[in-house]
Amino acid sequence: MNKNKTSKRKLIFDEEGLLAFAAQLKKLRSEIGITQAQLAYEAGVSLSQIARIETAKVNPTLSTVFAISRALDISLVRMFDFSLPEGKRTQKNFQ
Amino acid sequence: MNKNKTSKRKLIFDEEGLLAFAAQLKKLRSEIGITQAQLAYEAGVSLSQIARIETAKVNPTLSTVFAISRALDISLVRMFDFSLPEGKRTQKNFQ
DNA sequence: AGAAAATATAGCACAAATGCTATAAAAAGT
DNA sequence: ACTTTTTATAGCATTTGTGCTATATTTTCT
Repeated sequence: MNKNKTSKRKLIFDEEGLLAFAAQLKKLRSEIGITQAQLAYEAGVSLSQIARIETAKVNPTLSTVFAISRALDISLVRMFDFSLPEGKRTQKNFQ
Repeated sequence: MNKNKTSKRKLIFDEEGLLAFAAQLKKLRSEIGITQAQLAYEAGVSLSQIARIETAKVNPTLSTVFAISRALDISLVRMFDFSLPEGKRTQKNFQ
């Protein structure tokens, strides 16, 4: 039983970072010139999930990103070659 | 009601890739010379989760990786500067 | 060897990622 | 304008990531 009426457990959802990743993926896929459906098929990921990732609606797992990287035949270094926004400071990481 | 006795829905868990990432994280953290507990605190991630990631027991999300990257003050490019193992071919991505 | 610190493991609860299916909306061709 | 293709959204079921807490194991010091 949970003593607290409302649980304060809150998972990280780094919207800014995910938006940056979404933009990067969209850019790389467009450069290659394939559709979301093709990428989904090659990567073995559902089309809906590819769309969610490119609109930053979800927080994908590394395995999914790895699958996409392989499907696009693009190294992880290139996949992550964008600047991660600062991110809001929390009490924990302030100073 | 599920017609199938056993659901065949199976999420991706890229063990090889996750092992490679685990090794990279362990390496970078050791070089910097901080403990898992310190990293966990700085990143705002639980210690148990850091341990799970470094032993490739879980498939972390991008937000978690971003938090770690910021905490270590290491760019994503450096974080992902390792070679992603080939990965087994599935029927989908074979030829 | 013994103590202390660091890392790994385990179980539970809850939140969320993903697949699947269908549909809507937007973009691209004709 | 119309059709086709592509992208985005939505709901549901299932799986799993994560926090939390406790404990075990390993490593590091003295």
